[in-house]
Amino acid sequence: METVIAATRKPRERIIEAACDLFRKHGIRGVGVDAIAEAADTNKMTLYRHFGSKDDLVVAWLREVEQAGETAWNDLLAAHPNDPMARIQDWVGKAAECAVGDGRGCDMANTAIELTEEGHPARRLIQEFKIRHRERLVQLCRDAGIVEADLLADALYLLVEGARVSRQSVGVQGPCAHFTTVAQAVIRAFAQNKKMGAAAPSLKKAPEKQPVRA
Amino acid sequence: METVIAATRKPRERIIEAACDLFRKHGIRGVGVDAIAEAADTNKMTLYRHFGSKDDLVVAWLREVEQAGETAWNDLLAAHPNDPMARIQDWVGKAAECAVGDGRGCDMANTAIELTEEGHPARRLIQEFKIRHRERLVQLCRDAGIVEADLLADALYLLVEGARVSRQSVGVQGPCAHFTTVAQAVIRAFAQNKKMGAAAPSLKKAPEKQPVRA
DNA sequence: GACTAATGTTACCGATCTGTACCATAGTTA
DNA sequence: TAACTATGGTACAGATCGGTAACATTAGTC
Repeated sequence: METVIAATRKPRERIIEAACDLFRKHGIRGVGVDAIAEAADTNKMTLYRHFGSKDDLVVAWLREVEQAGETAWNDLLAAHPNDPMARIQDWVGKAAECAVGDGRGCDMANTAIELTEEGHPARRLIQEFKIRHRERLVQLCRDAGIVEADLLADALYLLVEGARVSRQSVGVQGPCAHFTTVAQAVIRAFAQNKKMGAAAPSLKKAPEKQPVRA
Repeated sequence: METVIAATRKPRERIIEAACDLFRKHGIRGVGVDAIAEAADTNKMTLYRHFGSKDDLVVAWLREVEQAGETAWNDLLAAHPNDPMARIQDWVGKAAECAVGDGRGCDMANTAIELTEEGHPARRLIQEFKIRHRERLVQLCRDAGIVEADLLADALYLLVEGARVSRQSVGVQGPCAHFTTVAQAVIRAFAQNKKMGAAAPSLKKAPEKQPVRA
């Protein structure tokens, strides 16, 4: 029970790692900087010398999360060169792992929910991250030749976002358990629409009510 | 600026209403009982005489949210007697309003994200509420003759949950803007599967990987 | 060894938080 | 009128929070 985090790394790393752990466990407002410093096997002063404030620490943490997401995306693309459909399938698998895994949901989404302050520096970062995620999903679907790529992308986006939230409130046995099956069914429906034209569940039918759309 | 809430109702009602307003604006941990009492045009003592603790107030608030959800469901059912498909369509519309509306998401889901403590009394209430919601969606789909009713129900559940979360992090122009279109496409795919059998985007194909399922 | 930068330690400030004690007041009922 | 109940008002306890000052200590570098 001596050192919570190996002291081989520099304090800054250890602090962010401890913050990541505690933020996920208790929420941002649920943990104090004292506890973070202690868990990082250091003290509050060095914490404040590296991060000017708790908000700055939150932003630094989310930047790490952001970068982890970037490399995950690049790995996904590199794993299936010239096979966009395999990329989508792989993405579904990875998303399912995220949704069912630890059960503490998406750090970005959770932070956006917890920190409601309009001008909080973390909110801009979160929004840009999520927009980038959405655009990448659209590109994935477009590469796969999906006709309404933006619609399928948003469908998958909403499904995984819902799965990760539902996991936290209902549990693993809840709707998130069907994420993979549902996602594949949706993909199949959209892909079929591509191949078969109007024969498939024509997605553009019934436009009596225009969606809010940008 | 005198009385924030009309003093015609009893203090207990005003307190819950003020708590509802402030919890949605700043989160539960982001607002103190002093602020709630003041917004309710009363004082902290009467607040603590009605609710033994802040946690009790949170639970009482969620109970009101729960009841509002119950009546909304009953209204939905009563609005379309013997027309299950119209009920689903109406549900999509109502869900879209919720998702795009105020933008502060689902009180239950948000609270589950913010209050991570395992044994918190609110968590049980939230879980039961969400499970009931899921079961009602399944019943809705089953009444409509959908073959894989539980799958469509979970699909719709995940979509609306994702839309309400995404609304908070990305904004109205984000993926939640396509919620209605996506939901209707998914419904059509599942309904087609009912009518046409194996001709439609067969949802049961490719069972190489068993879903987590209960 | 000497100098410098990074880190550790302790104590503290002011603000805020949940929750309570105590008493005054108003409304209602017998 | 008398007694009781609900509410308002004030002050406060005890704890925790974010953040800082001042000083001691270590590590690295020339």
